[in-house]
Amino acid sequence: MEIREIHPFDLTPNEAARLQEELRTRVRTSGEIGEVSLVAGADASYTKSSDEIHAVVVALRCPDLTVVERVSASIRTLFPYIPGLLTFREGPALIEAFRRMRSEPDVIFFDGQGIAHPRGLGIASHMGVLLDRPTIGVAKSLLVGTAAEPEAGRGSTSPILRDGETIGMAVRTKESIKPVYVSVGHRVELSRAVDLVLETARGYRLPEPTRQAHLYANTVRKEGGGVSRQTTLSHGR
DNA sequence: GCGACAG
DNA sequence: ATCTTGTCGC
Repeated sequence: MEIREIHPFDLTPNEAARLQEELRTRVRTSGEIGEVSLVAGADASYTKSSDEIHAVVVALRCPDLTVVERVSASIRTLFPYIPGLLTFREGPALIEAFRRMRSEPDVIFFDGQGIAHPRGLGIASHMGVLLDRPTIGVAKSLLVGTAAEPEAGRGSTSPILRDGETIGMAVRTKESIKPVYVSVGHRVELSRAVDLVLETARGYRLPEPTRQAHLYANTVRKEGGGVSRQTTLSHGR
């Protein structure tokens, strides 16, 4: 994918937070995405004993969700994990992975928050602005806001509230299993984001784009970051 | 000042 | 995120 825009990532935590305040004004929480024929999931994996981050992006065809492309990038990162500044740790590696991907997904799922973030710019929103693509944040826990427990059935939802505002939705993707927290990343509306998450969650708590990215990121890490690209046209292995 | 805190 | 074996529940 062509990266429409880039900015320095070697910033201090204070500078990073300032940049987020600046970029947040460019996030679009309404969408124009029509039919989705290609989705992608992005994630990163790393160990605490190394400063190497292995980022991956997996593209899946819709509606069958067959994996059609996998790319990875392993990069050294010194920025530590700081709640609210995740993008400054995983962003550089993710951007390189996207640069290596030939597919042009209609929407990209990220492991983390979209606008449900202290400064309204979680990793899904931040990357969405840089890539100028529709993105969705699918987090396994909340960073800000609160949400009532959704009903036990699959498909049940409950709004994530913050100061009376709905900033996302807790979504039960699997019966009686802890919900995932969905928030708009960029160029998509919340209702559509929730629909897409439910449409791509098949039998597991995490939707396939995110789940496949998780699996591949772990594979790349365990293999030391050797493979950089892998394209499969009709199989998903 | 204290506790919370995506991955 | 990662470190880790078995184990309780659908």
